[in-house]
Amino acid sequence: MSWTDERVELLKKMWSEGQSASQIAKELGGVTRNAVIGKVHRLGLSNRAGAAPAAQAEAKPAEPKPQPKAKAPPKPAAANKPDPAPEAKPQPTAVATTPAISAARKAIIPAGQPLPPQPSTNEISPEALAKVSEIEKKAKRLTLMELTERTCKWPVGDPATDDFWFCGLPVQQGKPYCEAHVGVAFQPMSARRDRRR
DNA sequence: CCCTGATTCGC
DNA sequence: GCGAATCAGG
Repeated sequence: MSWTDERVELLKKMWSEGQSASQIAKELGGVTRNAVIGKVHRLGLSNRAGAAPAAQAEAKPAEPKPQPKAKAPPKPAAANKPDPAPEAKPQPTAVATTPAISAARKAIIPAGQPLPPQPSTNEISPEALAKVSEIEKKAKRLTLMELTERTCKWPVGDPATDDFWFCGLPVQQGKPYCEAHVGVAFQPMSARRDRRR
């Protein structure tokens, strides 16, 4: 495969959308993420500017490196380019607090009793609960068959009803759950003890 | 281990 | 120009 105009265009688009190099490579096909990264650099657009970071995009603090070699892209073509936004970081969305808790309880504590060993609500930190209810909106709602080794296996809802699904978000490395669900699934013994009774 | 982008360097 | 290998980091 070679870098046709089309492919380069798609690359540019996806890259500016915050897609990872591997995702782009997958989409393009016939290339590795290395190839994509290499191309990105050759195109001189390693600095992702102009688009809001999407989902799992890496947060690049952008080091203030006083590069002695300033890239002066002679672009006579277009009259003027409204140079990329000076990078305005949107706030990382403050985690909802108390009001979300009741909703969270409903979400993870169904009616039934013989459910998987989900921790009882009163043992989970409010922060973690809020986080869970927060991300469960974005859950991929996978079925049992759709689960893979890299999808969060946190069950939601009552298995006895059709309102049951698995989180399905990307798991935290090593763990069976996504970050938020790891937060309620794995707790330091000390924390449990302190909260107990 | 899974992933991310960055860099190097033979081709 | 290309991209595998490697590096550095999460």
